[in-house]
Amino acid sequence: MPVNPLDLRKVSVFRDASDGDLELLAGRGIERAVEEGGFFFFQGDPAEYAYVLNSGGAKLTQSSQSGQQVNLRTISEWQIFGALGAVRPGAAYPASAQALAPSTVLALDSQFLEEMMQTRPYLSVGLMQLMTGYIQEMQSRYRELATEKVERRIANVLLRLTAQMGTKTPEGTIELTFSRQELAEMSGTTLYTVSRVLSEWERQGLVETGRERVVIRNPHGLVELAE
Amino acid sequence: MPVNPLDLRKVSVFRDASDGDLELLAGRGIERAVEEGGFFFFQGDPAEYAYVLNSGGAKLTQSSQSGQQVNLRTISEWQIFGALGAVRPGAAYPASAQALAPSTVLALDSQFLEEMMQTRPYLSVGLMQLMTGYIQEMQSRYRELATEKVERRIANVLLRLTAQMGTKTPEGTIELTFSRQELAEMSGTTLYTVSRVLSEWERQGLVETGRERVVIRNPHGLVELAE
DNA sequence: CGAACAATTGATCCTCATCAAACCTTGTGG
DNA sequence: CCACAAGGTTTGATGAGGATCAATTGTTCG
Repeated sequence: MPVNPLDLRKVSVFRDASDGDLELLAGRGIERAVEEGGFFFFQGDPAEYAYVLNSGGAKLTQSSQSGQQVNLRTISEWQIFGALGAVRPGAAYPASAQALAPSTVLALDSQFLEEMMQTRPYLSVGLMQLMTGYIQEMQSRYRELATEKVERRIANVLLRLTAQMGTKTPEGTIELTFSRQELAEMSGTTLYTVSRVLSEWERQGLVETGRERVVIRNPHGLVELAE
Repeated sequence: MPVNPLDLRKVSVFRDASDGDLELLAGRGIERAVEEGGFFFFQGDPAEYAYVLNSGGAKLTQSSQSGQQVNLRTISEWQIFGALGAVRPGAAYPASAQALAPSTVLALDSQFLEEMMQTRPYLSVGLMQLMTGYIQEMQSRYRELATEKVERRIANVLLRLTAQMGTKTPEGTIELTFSRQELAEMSGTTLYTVSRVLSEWERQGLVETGRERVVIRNPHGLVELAE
């Protein structure tokens, strides 16, 4: 099923676009479906497309030669990713993008986006706002990693995820579906440590855990831990 | 002594500016001198100005409530910093900027810059290229911090500094002037560990150390350590 | 020369990574 | 519908890598 052009306005970068521009984008874009665990692109590939996540979920990861990987960002619906190529023509993706669930995306040609930016200030301004947000988030996470202990970092990760994509359950609690391994990659630690910390928190009634699942019972308690 | 407008073209963001634009910027800019150790701005201040470093050196640091601080970026001449405010009006600086040496800067009004961007695509494109660079660097450093051991991180810090600002000595070696404390803040460790590692490297003939000074004797050896 | 500050080095301790084994949960095929 | 396989999770035991603390030494500059 084709993307409704007007839905593209949900993408922050396209908020101020005209209807015509949205149709142009949707028309030039290529729709792609990726199964859970599949990759949109790999670290090092030439950055020929930027992607808009239409449905599903994804994560951006960077890995070292030794194969250790960290999670740089989690992408939810109507977020754009892989857009660096539109700014630096000929560049390579600095990270890999992997589907966390069956997903569909709209792939936008980087070169086309770049051309559009020349004549549409709203586009470059929007992209820049997005980028400053990422810079600030990365700077904070960097400081956090350098100065905070594991427990705090995990608390912060859960809070960030909650803010970004937490789905409220009927009882008003918040449910996240991530494995211990994924949480570890987001906090810069190991799955073992995440497991221990979550178990301890469960004992204290802060969270409720399950297989690939964490329910935040007491968000305020986590906030206190985080600071 | 006033800044020569044409010198502003050394700033990557202004590379494609017209002579007129440069004069406009230089005219609207406010010159400021800051002594060594002084601050251009503090984390949390409203981001009313972007700065161009005219002479001297500076560093951007972020600190946690507990007062621990990390070095986010080292700024050398003709680099721009504190420019986030031009993109997010009304925002606060996410980091503090401190002079590493007696410095002079040109302070550019954020609002004025923002207005210029509306009509000058070269400006937003240039800023975006700068930002993608920062994003990528922060992402790499983040991964490094999460996955690599201290020794490697210190090696990488020295190599980055070398690339950015190493001044070649007559004998072809490269000299950096940073205290152990500063190197620690750049590598996410403590001054004690930096001291130990440098001592060991000195024993191996890789570097030569002194008070607030590191001379790279064997850059290639460091590259090997770093990977 | 002395004060202030930077660096070194040793001793100790603590956090967390690592390894191993057992335990759950979920989905599948007989 | 049960049994089993596969993959996620828990928990314990162990150890390494650095942080921290303390004391000393070196360097710079007024």
